[in-house]
Parts: sequence; C-alpha cells; structure tokens
Amino acid sequence: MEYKPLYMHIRDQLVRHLVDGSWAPGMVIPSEMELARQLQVSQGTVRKALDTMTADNLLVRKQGKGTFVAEPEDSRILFQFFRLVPDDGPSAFPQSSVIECEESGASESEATALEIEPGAPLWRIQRLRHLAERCILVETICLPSDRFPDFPDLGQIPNNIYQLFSMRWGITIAQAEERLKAVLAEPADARLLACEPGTPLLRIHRIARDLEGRAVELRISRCLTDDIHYAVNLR
Amino acid sequence: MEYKPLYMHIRDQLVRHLVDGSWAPGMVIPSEMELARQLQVSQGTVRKALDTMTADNLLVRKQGKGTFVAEPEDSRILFQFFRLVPDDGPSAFPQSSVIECEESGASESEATALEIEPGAPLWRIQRLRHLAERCILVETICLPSDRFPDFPDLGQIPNNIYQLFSMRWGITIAQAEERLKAVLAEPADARLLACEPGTPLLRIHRIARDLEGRAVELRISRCLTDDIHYAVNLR
DNA sequence: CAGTGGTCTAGACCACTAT
DNA sequence: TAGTGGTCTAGACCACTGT
Repeated sequence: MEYKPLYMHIRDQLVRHLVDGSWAPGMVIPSEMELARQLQVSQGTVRKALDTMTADNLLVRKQGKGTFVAEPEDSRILFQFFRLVPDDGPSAFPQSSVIECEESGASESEATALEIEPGAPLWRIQRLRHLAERCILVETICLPSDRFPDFPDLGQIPNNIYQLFSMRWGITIAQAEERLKAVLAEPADARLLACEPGTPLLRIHRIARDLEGRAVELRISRCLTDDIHYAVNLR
Repeated sequence: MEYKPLYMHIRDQLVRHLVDGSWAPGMVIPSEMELARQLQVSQGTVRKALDTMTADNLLVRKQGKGTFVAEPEDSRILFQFFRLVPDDGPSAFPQSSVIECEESGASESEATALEIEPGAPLWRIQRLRHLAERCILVETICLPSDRFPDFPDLGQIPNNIYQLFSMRWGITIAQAEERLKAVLAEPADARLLACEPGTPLLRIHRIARDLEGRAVELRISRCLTDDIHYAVNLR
C-alpha cells in the first residue's frame, strides 16, 4: 500500500519549484533532457510528470520552444475560473470596480470554508463586475489576512485578482470548487445591480485553493443571468 | 497541416467498435498485447489510444483484470451527468416519475439545439425527479424521433434514461454541454414542484451528444436549490 | 542548422488478479 | 503461476521554432 510511482515523486519535486517561487510564471523551465539528467531518471519519466502538470494547467508546453510556467493572465487560465459567457457572442473577461474593502473576523461559515479559526482576521472585498457596459454581478471576496500581509497598501485592486495573488504574494490558484444555487435578489444587491428586489440571481459559492490544496479564497457571487449563462462541459 | 498521430487513428478504429456495437457496455476488450498484434503497432501506441479513451470515460481499466467498456450504470458515469448534490450528506441518484410523453414538431430553438430541421418530429417527455422523498426538479426531455424508433412502446421509462439509450438503441452519451441560469418558477412548474410561483429556480439547459459528437438529447431542467446545489470543480 | 517538444518502438520489470 | 494493466528505460525519428 501507499505505492507511488516514480513520475509522481518527480512531479512533487517539480511542483516544489513552483511553490517556492524558483520557477516564476512565464519562465521557461529546463528541457526534458536536462531535467532527466539532473534528476537521474529517463526522459520518458520526466515527460509523464510534465504531462500531469500540463493537464492541471500548471505548465504550458510549446513544441519547438520549450515548457513554460502558466501565467494567470493567459486566456486559458483566465477562463478556467470564469465560466459566465454571453448567450450570444464570444466570451469576454469582465471589468471590476471595488465598492468596499475592510478587515474583520471570520464568521463560522467563512471559517469552515477557508479552514481557519472562527474570528480569525480576514479581508472582505465587495466589488461589481461589468461585461460590455452591462453590470452582471456583485461578489464578496474573503481572504485570510495572514496569507495576504499588507493587503490594502496597494492603491487599487486590479481586475484579475489571481494575477495579483501571484505577483504580490507568490500564490498560485490551482483549483477551485463552486456550488451554484438560484436565489432572489436582496434589496442591497438589487440596488448595486440596478435590478428589482426579487429578481432571480445565480449564486456562486467558490472556494479557491493553492498548489498545495489549501483554501486561499472564499468568493460568493450573485449574477444576473438575463443575457449571460454559466457554461459547463461534461465529458 | 492536418497531421494526426498514429495513436489517434488507432483510437478512431477502437471507437468504431463502440459505435457499431461490436464492443458492448460491460465487455472486456482484447488486451494491449493482442490489440498491438492485430493492429500492427507497438503496445505503447495502443496504450496511448486506450488512455485517451479512458480519460473520456469510454473505457474502464482494471489492473490485473483487463480493459472494460464503460457502462451507463457505473456510478462514475452516472454522476458524470448529474451534478446536483445535497448541501450536506453525500450525493445520490434521484428517482423519476414521468408526467407526460408526446410526439410533436420541433420548435425553432429545439431544432437549432438538436441540429435538426424545424418541425421535424421529436418526443417530448416531462418528468419529476425526487431525492430522498423530496421533489427537487422538473425536466423536459426532447428526443429526435428518427434516432429513437418505437420510443413509447416501452411500458415505462426507466430512471436512468441513458442506460435505456444504450440498451435499446445502442446510443452512448459521451459528452454534454450545460448552460445554467436563475429563473422564477412559472405557475405550471410551481404546481409540479409544490412551491410558490416566483420561487427562484436553477434552469439547466443541456445538449447531450453521442460518441460521434451528434446532438442526441435536449433537456431543460428547473431545479429547487433550497437544500441542494449544482457542484462544479475547476481544475 | 541545432534545439525543443511529440511520437513511436521494443523490451524489462512491477503490481494486481485469478486459477 | 500465468495473464493483465502500470511503470520505467533507452533510443530513433518526426514536427515545430529560432538562428
């Protein structure tokens, strides 16, 4: 029992380079041959490790050029975590505007979701997002303060917050779980979304995790789905 | 251009066995060595073809036993196409009861979704689904009549309709696209779901495709999400 | 042209299952 | 013990990119 093939050990070693930041987003990593030499295994075993990492969107391989560390601003990665697309037309990445940003203690449910102690300090950011001039959603983002020191020091929170996580704190969002429900717009959200209270909204509850599987972000979005939908491919 | 590696040609040949029914669900297929001999390629190339098919849930490989054709009643396959899970507790497969079953012409939108001519005959089945004694959704299933001859001859439509597709017409559902929106319960649905009109519902628009990528089923579900949610893993 | 990733081969050995 | 899928190796060649 507990048998783990060699290529998974190799993978673990390579992931460690991503975790400790020695391989930064956008960088070329050594070639298969070079890694095989360094790690004293065959090229085929290195390849298998690289293949699993590519499948998990951690690396991007380009024939003839090399293997690169995935960047949060790659459109592939972008839409990996953004599944709302217009009913017609192609998908696009929404603009954001921050409404509120404050620090306070985690509630019971927030603490459970983020796997931290209730009352532990966290940043709570509320922002609106727009797609082609149209306001489509309001979301509340919760971030444990200890993982994000000096959070509010930055004058502005950029549009792609996962890119910020990566550049400022070296945190890579590798995976997320979403839970979807239909709810009615509460007065506060209705005001922000410029719709009637009681409008049906798609509520998305997301827990985002880093390379090591630790919960990093809790995000609850409420979306107007008149002209857009949440797309899922089942294969 | 148009280059296609050998293992993809091998894959195409193997998928043909599934399409024409010579490899039926549950069957053991020949071993890697045997296939390599028959197809005059190396075992490694057969393996790569089999790996892609396993990743697509078409095959199930069991070390020491052999490679099997996936069955629609396998729990893995079952939950591949059923993403609604209770907020607490483990996921379960819902019971169904048919409310209505009639044949008529496809509307414009139905025809577009199913890639058939408007007005082409299709079966329209409406049914309720229950999870642990609780009615959770009402759904309308549209099936092109020409793909499902003698559809209503069967006394009853079973719970797992994809298993029926497989057993009765040899149709394997290999893939589906879902579009989710939040809507308000219309009076007719509210009556069926025993809720108030205006209750928020999760509306799931599904197009299911066979092994060859042809649209086979259009299904529109309206779900109560008080105690359940739609689960998505983003990796 | 050299260097990269991608494919294909042939063979050895490991882990699991059944007999 | 024999047969299966799973891992690992070593080497050849193909396709793509840059110089």
